[in-house]
Formats: sequence, structure tokens, C-alpha cells
Amino acid sequence: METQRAIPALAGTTLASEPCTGCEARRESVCNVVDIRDRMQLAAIAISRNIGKGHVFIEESDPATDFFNITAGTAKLYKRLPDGRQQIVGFAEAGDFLGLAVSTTYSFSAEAIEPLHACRFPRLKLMRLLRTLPQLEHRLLESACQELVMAQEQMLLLGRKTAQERVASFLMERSRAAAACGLPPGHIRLPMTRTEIGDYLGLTVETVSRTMSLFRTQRRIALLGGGVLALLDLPWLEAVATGLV
Amino acid sequence: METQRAIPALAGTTLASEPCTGCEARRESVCNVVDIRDRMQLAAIAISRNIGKGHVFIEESDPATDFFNITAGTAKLYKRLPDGRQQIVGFAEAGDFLGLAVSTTYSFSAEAIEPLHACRFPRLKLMRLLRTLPQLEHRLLESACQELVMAQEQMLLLGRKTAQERVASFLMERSRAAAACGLPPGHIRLPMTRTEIGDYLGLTVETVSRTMSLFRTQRRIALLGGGVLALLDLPWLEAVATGLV
DNA sequence: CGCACACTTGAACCCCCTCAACCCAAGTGG
DNA sequence: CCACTTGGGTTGAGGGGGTTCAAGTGTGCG
Repeated sequence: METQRAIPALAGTTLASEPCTGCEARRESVCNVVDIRDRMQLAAIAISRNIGKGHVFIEESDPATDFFNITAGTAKLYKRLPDGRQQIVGFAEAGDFLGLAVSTTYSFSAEAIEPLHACRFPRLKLMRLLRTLPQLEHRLLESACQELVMAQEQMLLLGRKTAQERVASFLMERSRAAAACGLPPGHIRLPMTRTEIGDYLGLTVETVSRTMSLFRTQRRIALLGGGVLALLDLPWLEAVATGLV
Repeated sequence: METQRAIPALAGTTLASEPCTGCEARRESVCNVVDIRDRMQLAAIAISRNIGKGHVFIEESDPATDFFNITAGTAKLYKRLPDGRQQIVGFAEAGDFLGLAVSTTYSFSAEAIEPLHACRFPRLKLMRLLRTLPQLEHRLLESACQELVMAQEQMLLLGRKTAQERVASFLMERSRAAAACGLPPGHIRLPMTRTEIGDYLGLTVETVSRTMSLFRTQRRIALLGGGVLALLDLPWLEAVATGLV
């Protein structure tokens, strides 16, 4: 795994009168709220890293030494039971901030499911910096609240929805997320495996596969290869996802 | 429902050189981080309310006009599907802060499951106050992160645990919460009905009842009446809750 | 090519849900 | 005082949605 000073696009040039200009994730990122002078302070404590597919870069119950800001790629955040059962509690993509727990240990593990790029912030340094950057703290609070709302929605899914409702909900969630990246409307990309979708939705691989096959034969969706998928009947999917139908 | 100026214990006296002194929840509450002068500002915008059992004081998807700080009693926070299926996303007790969503509408409903006492803060006024009270914002961020961790734990439960593991987890969670209130060690109070426990754990009433009966015949727990329950075999319950056994 | 891994499909099973009956305690009211 | 109601809790019998087990089909990559 390579590590380098932040600001990859400017590596080798003078050390950034305007930091993070090369960062593709800056627009959606939490870093964006602080002004240029403060962003230099942020960049000064950040270390930019490439993380290979399959690499576990946060291990549950390990000491929480760092925060991460994903700038490219996708990671799965998951918890495990002793016998190997796995629950994915979320997928982190460009702009997401990881490690916000108050606890001194991580509450979940994180693994890159496709090549990942992230800024790593030493926990203590960032905590210290937070005291002088109230806008950043405010932005983190907003971000945490947003995640909390999504977590509650996921609890409703896991506790009360049927397999079809879960898969439809997942596709709609991806559809909303896909608005950001550059895909034709009604198309989504699924960088995760069926097993991972199952571990996210509280189902088995087989049930996910069967349900997707059902949707396909009903012409609600179409598999286009390369992990890309077309949502052919958005209104129906939305209705199923919300428990109507 | 009665409403009155905050500081119930001091109602009718001079308006509190030291506000919130009568509040039994102040110790655990988010308000506690701000110093006396700032707490007066907080108390100035707060309205103290008694909320009767069964009263729904937050309605999902309604405009989020207020924040609440629970000072006594218990509320259930829940989401519903159109056909009536219900998922309880948490129980709020003394010291808990509600309504933290960034969104302008509530993301869940809240109902008092026993007589409730809460401080109500107009959203806009509190938001404005937040800008001048960074310690309060910091405390809210901590609180949100803590809730996020608990939500992720609940996702693991809802997605991957068996009925027995869910009930054991619930009992252990209550056991940790009970440490605060004045019950003999190993004893917990369950102010919620079996139906509500089921709606929290993603199970039916019958399954909850059957599982508790099983634990009782195995002498792992004992029902003492009045919603009080003795945990007779904590190590075993803990092991089951974490997926061992 | 051949191996590994992801995905799909089929068949049998099982845990939990559904439906139903019943118990019990607390009101309520004649 | 008892008859009746209501709401929460328990227990039993049967059924079903999703899991488990198993086999087979791609598909990328050394």
C-alpha cells in the first residue's frame, strides 16, 4: 500500500498555496466547509493513502488511532459475530468520513471492496484541530445526524421488511447515490458482490440472487454486465421499497 | 398536557440565578456541558412539559419545529410502514436528546410509554444558540456518535441474530441502562410491553413471550411483577447475546 | 487451459410467524 | 358484590418465507 503526503495532484510541486485542489471528493467532503487557511491546517495533518481491494484498513475493537475521509472507491463497514455471521452496517464512498465514534476503539471493521483512496487523519491531531474549527465540527454533526437517519431507515428494513422490499429498497438507495456519479439516469453500479448485498440486507446470497432474478423476469430491472444495472420500473420499485404493493 | 416555563422545581420563585437546579436529568444531560451563564440562555428558550402515557409528541414526516430533552420517563421512537408494520428504533430516557436530524422533518415518531417529562427547545432558537456554544455542539456530536454506534449494534442484531440472541441482547442492554437508576444489581425494569419489545427486536409478541418463558424455565431470569425482572445468569445471557453458546 | 470465485437455480427443511384460544389483573358500572 | 370489558401476557397448532444444502453455470485471470 502506498502512502504519501496529501494533495496527490500537487505532489512534487510547491506545497500547495491552495491545498486539496487535486481532490476529486472535495465537493461533497466534510473538508469543504473550512476556508482555505484552515484547510491548509487540515491538509498538514492528513496523509493520503491508496488502499487495495480486499484490504481491511479498520479492524473492529482495535484502538481508534485514525479518522478516514474517503476520496475515491468504495468500502464496506461491517460487524461480525464470533461464528462468522456478518452484518454490513454501511458502504462508504467518496466524501464519506469514517471513525467518528467517541469511543477509543473502532466499533466496526472496514474493507475496501474496490481500489480505494482515502485521507487519513491522526485521531488526536484532528480532535485538537476540531476545537479551533467549529464549522468543521458543525459539519461533522450534520453528517452524523444524516447517518443516524439512514441507520434508522435500515433498522426498519432489517426488522420489518420482506426480502423483495429489502432488495427494492437497496436498489432505490443505490439509485439515489448514483445521481452523483456519471451514469445515465435509471442506471446504477453495484461494486459489491451478492454476498455483500445479502450481508447488508440481512439475507442470504441465494435469496438476493433469487429476488433479483424475479425482478429481472418481471422486467423491473436489467443486468447490463460490469456490475451495472438498469432500473426499468422505478415507480414500481419505489412502491415495493416503501411497503406498498 | 400541561406546559410551563422550564425549571419546574423553581416555578414561582425568582427566575433562577442558577437554572435547571431542579432537573433530575441534568447530570447525564447534554445541557450539563455548558457553564451557568450559558445554561441560563438555554433555559430561557426551553419550555418544560409533562407528556401523558400514550401521547405521540413527535410525528414522523411532520415539520421538525422542536428539539426535546427527556428529563424523566420513557418514550419509544418508531417508524411505520403504510400497512402498519412498526419498527422501534430506540427508547429515549432521562438525559436523551431528540430531534437531532438535519432534515426539516422528523424521521421518526415518538410516543410516551410512561408519564414523561421533557424540555422542549424551538428548533430555530436552539440552532442559533448552537453557533455561540461550541461545547454544546461538541457534546451533541458525541451523543450522536454514541447513538450511531448503538444503531449499528442494533443492525447486527436485526440482520443476523436469532430470537434467543435478540432477547438476551435486549436484556443485557437494559441491564447496562439499569445501572443508572436505583434497582438492586442484576435487576432491570421493563416499562415497555412485550409487543414493543418485539417491535424493537424485529420479532412478534408471541416469539418474545415464548423466549422469555424459555429463559424463565431455564432459570436464567425471573419475573418479579411490576415490570421488574431479575437476571439470574448474567454470564450465560451475555454469552448468548454475543452469539456464543 | 484450469482454477477460483461469483452467481444462479433447485429441493428440503426449519425457525419464526400467523391464527386462535385462554389466562390474568385492572377498571367500570349496575 | 358480581358481570362485563379491556389490554397485556402466555401457550398451542399449523403454515410459510427464507435458509440450508447441493449442484451447476458462467467468468476473470494465472
